[in-house]
Amino acid sequence: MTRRSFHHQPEAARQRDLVAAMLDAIAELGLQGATVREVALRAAVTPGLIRWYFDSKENLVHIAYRSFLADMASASMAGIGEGSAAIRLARFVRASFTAPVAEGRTLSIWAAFIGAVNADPAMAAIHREGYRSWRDMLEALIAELMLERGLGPHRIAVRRQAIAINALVDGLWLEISLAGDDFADVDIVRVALDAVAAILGVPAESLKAESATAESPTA
Amino acid sequence: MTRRSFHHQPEAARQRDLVAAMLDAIAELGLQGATVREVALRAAVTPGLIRWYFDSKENLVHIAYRSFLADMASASMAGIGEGSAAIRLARFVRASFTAPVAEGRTLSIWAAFIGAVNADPAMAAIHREGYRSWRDMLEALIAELMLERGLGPHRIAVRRQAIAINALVDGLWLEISLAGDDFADVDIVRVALDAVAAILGVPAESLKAESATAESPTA
DNA sequence: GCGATAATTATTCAAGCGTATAATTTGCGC
DNA sequence: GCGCAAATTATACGCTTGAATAATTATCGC
Repeated sequence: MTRRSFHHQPEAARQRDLVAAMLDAIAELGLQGATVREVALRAAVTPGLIRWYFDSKENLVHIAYRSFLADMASASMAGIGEGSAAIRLARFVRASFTAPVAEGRTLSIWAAFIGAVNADPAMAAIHREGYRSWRDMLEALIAELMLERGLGPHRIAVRRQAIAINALVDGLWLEISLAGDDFADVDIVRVALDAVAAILGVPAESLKAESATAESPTA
Repeated sequence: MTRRSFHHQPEAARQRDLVAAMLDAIAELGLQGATVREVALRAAVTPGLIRWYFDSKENLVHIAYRSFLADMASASMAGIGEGSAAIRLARFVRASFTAPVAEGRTLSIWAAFIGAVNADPAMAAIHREGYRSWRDMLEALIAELMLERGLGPHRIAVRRQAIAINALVDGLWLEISLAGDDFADVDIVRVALDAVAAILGVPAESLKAESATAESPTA
């Protein structure tokens, strides 16, 4: 009856590990399969420790969702760099449909959480909070783009366009994530860029030219 | 110890009732809350009966999802009626964002299922099957619209446009369903119609004019 | 109306879940 | 090095779940 040997970890690192293990479990097994025991197994830790750091499983799920949305947002905005609003918008759209954002694991987690938001008010609050930063940035970018092109940015119109583009991105994520190989032969980045340009009423070329990811200044 | 009284039901009716009870439970409690006992309670029936009609809970969930997607598709297409492709497309979009499609209950169920598709291959198959009819109809409508306007319909372009519009609709459903009252002051039908027109490269007016729901020929 | 069969209820089971708590080990201050 | 607090493991509990089975009732052909 010898116990498992272990070593202490700084609080921040352990919490990070447990959140990561939870997200891994969700990616592979869905929310239903992400049990306390499964997460503990993946973190090479005993179930009890999860309740030492997080008071309940529910709490861990909430923290994991907040962390996930923040990571996703920063990944989308990381490579935007400098340049005209058109160029930055194009880079943003492109980043939204290439790794690490638009890859299997990420979208699986995203879709799994989506299904739980409606039934849990706390999740709904986290969701709204996480999406606000996203949409705010989109609105700012659109307004700037309108100014660049000499079109006075009508506030309400900008809001509508941001909503449509936001929806387009979410919907494409859904389709990529759920539709299997149905889109194997489709250039999703192009579909997205064309649709965004159309929604904004600017020529498609203005988003296509030089939309490659900028040198990221962060490590 | 007197037993509950009961009376026999034709197989089809009972199955319909149980599926409806399952969908109700999912709408209010999410997939996690839709237990066999909860569904039985809502159908005013004992849990055992669920396994008499459906071999397992999983099976009932699958059948409920298939039924739900079919209902949603037919509700979207019900009021399309006759007329030019532009008018029918406009009616279709409008129907997608008014009751019974775009109401709380429907979208809650839709979102709950979305979260379960990734973790269950059988659900994924049902999902793809259900979405195919949807996208096929959209592609046909777009192709017809292009002919109407004298633009030779490029097959690949039509496919891309259908994907984008499909994504837009899904994404708007998501936002309506999850974003609470953030869109209370936004005319979603207009956002959708404008974006669809833009994606197709047709004037917004061509979809706006006379897009009211046609007299539905069905009961 | 009677008997057979299908439909329904009642009861039970084993497994897995989140949680609680007690025992033990680690690491740090001194 | 030593003692004490913090971190971690081990064990157990109560509850809920989906499922299985046995008991009972309704219905329909005759």
